[in-house]
Amino acid sequence: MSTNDQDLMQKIVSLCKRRGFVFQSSDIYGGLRSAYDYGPLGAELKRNLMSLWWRDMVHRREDVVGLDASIIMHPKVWHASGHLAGFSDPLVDCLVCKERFRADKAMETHATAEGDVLTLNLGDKGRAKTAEALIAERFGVQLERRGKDLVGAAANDRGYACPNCNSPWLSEERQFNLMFKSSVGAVDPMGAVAAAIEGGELDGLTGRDLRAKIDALTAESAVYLRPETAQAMFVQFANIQQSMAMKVPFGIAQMGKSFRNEITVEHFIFRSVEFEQMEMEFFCEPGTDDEWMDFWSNARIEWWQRYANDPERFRLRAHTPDELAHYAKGCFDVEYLYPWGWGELEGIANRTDYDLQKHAKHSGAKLEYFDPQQQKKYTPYVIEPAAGATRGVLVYLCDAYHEETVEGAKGPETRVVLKFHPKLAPIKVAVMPLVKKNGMPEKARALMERFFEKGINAKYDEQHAIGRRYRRHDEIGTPWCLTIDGQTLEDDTITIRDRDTMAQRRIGIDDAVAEIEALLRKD
RNA sequence: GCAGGAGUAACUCAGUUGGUAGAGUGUCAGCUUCCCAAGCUGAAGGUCGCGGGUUCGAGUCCCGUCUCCUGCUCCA
Repeated sequence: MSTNDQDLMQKIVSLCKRRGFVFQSSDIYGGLRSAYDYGPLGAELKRNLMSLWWRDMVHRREDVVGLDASIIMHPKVWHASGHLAGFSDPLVDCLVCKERFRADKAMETHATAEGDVLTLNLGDKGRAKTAEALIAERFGVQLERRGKDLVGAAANDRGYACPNCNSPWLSEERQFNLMFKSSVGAVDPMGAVAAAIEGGELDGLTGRDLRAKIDALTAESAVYLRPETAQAMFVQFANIQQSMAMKVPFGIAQMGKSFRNEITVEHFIFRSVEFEQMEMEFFCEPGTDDEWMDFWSNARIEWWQRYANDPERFRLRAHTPDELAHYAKGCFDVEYLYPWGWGELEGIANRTDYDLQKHAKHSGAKLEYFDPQQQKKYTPYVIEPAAGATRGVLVYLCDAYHEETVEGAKGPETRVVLKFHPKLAPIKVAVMPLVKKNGMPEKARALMERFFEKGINAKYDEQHAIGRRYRRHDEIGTPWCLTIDGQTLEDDTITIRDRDTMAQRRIGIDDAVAEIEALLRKD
């Protein structure tokens, strides 16, 4: 990331806090890793974004219906979907270079047989020297140092060495379950574990056997927070198809929180353990899936671009075969050029009939569709556009942030403007008296009432000089400012100021609400 | 998880060899002000990330820890 881009990101983070968009979770307690709170303006922005998605994906389409499913689902759902297996790969730490890696992958790339003579490579001489001392002290083995290599280590019976430095000194394999595990019921399952320990049931058990025994003790109450919203749409496929008499092709859409214990988090709200998704599962006849994949890929990138200032910063990228998830036939990412580079915003995946088949098999339910016209029965294929709502917030913050040099009272100065699309803007219009006297505040408050009646998020503002108020609203992205001035008292006209051009024109005070409504209607 | 950097007021940052915690911006109140961060007066606001230690005395030195940033690694 260049210095400028790093600056940009810092400015956005700083503005988010200063103006009430995004705060660090539990800030006064020192913050909680990777958790963020959306402040008054951030909450509006996120809601606006998600409402737009719902309007365009559900309300404006005959063939898509909505769902709002429980975050906690039956554990069998996650066994069937493969998440419980896939989310818990055994990981190993190298005790020499501290690298953490997947045991099964190391088995493929750095397989060893017991007694093999290994050469460790630490990358540079200094590290080799440190490692030599560490190995001698901690493991009692003196290796021969040749430059950055250490020669003479013996492979153990583990079957693999560290993929980074080739060391055989490794931690035990540990499960890092990426699903958030919890338990239902008021009785803490740890009680059963404690009782088993006291009763000697765990005596003599180690490693995997011990884990399996503890899992069995807690299994009855174990539940998981969903790592994606998708599974509920598959599980409720038959209920929704029948209750709504949907004909394939059709889609089920859902927005909501998901949780993943990712190993690392990065880039502000870009990747966090708790995040919000906007997902749609589109069920279609096998054989038509490629067409629908094309359709949705294009529809989705166009949707993101429609509300952006700079459509050039969005692109569609096809996954290479080695990137594809095990269930997917194909996948396109809608990517955005974030300040740190291109990154994912939404993935459009062809999940085939993988999920419906899996759930049919595990549950015994029939998850098929009978096409009355063709008189044939089949398991639909699924095209899934899955977007990150919280990522969308970040994308539009980055897209909206502009700095301009304008002529101020004290010479050239920087104007910070968030150029949000009016539909996304947290506050739609500011209503302000030019000065706090001569009945102007009363006129302004009367106008505010009319916006309240229409449900348009308007804000009354009389603090400080008028120029400062305009700048403050520029900085939070308010598209229009309405100002009551001396002339208003004479002829009932007010000025409307445009955020982006700073241009003003006069309109009748009685036309103000209709004017703003008309401006907001535009896509 | 690894490596490096950082944490002092709401924000951006000063703070000397260890000796009473500072500025600018912002916020609030009042005055002034008829259009783009104007001016004047006054005020509030700080567990110096947190916890230990050394010291007569720690924002400053030492140890631990948390959080953020950057690069790797990871991301069924």
